[in-house]
Amino acid sequence: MTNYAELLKENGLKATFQRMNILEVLEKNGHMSIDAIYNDITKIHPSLSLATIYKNIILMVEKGVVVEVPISGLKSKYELAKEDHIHLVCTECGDVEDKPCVKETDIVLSTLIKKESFILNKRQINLYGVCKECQNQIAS
Amino acid sequence: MTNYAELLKENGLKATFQRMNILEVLEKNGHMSIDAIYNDITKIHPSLSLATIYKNIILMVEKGVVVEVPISGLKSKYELAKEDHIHLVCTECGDVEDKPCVKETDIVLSTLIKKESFILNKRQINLYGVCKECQNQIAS
DNA sequence: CTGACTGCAAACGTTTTGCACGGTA
DNA sequence: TACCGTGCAAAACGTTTGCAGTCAG
Repeated sequence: MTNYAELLKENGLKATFQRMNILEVLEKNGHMSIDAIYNDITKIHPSLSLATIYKNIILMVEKGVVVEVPISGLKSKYELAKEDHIHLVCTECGDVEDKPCVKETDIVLSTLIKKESFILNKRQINLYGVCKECQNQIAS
Repeated sequence: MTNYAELLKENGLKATFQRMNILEVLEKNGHMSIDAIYNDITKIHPSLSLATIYKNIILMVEKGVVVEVPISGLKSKYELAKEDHIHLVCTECGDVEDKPCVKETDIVLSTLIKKESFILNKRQINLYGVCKECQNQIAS
């Protein structure tokens, strides 16, 4: 998916330059905090305002184009909406890596919930630890 | 566990009145945001300051006595540290309910990670949906 | 052309800090 | 008693808002 204009229009949003920029850096970098998005975009387009990023992130989360990833001890990050997956969060560098969701886990969670009177809409699995790069850094 | 004084001392923290109050309301209510804790405690002890709650929550999270529960679209909540479990988050009322962790899920996640060079320290599973009470409210 | 979107700057709420005082061990 | 912890008020920070001008459709 690189057609951000269409993605936006499908969701009832005008395809502005600013929005496409946000989607672009999110796709490039995976998971970003608000100010990481801001810093990245303003390198190239210094006139973009932080307020615009806030307004659009809120809007695109509402429309389901973008998803919030809340993380213990850090500010929330945001990513493009895609199939369910697991987040590996490095507590050293703060980076987040995606892992495809495991089918067994999915099934177990769904059946667990079926016993409850709980309408399940969204899963969110975060695993916290130390990534390979940080392990090497620490070792050396 | 109702011996908060001992719990605090075991973790190198003085057993002050304020800290024991925080632990008490957390045990009573399960999951609370900072200002919910504040509102609850000041009903009975109006002199307790918000700054003290912030300072102590940060401290007790560092010491592992309390755990942060970050939630999409809401401020983080905090709970007493206990065995791993799953959070059912109601997107209508914001309430969080605990479910015991499922052994199969645990195993699947652990083996998934073993393939990676990732040192796993903490799991966090949030399931978002609508709780029974809110379903009834909506139906009526 | 029109309504939606942007940028700016001000307002707001939340979290953090510094310091003098008070309480735990 | 010594030191850590508290409360207060101010400061810092992140986020939201209002408005006048601009742009996508």
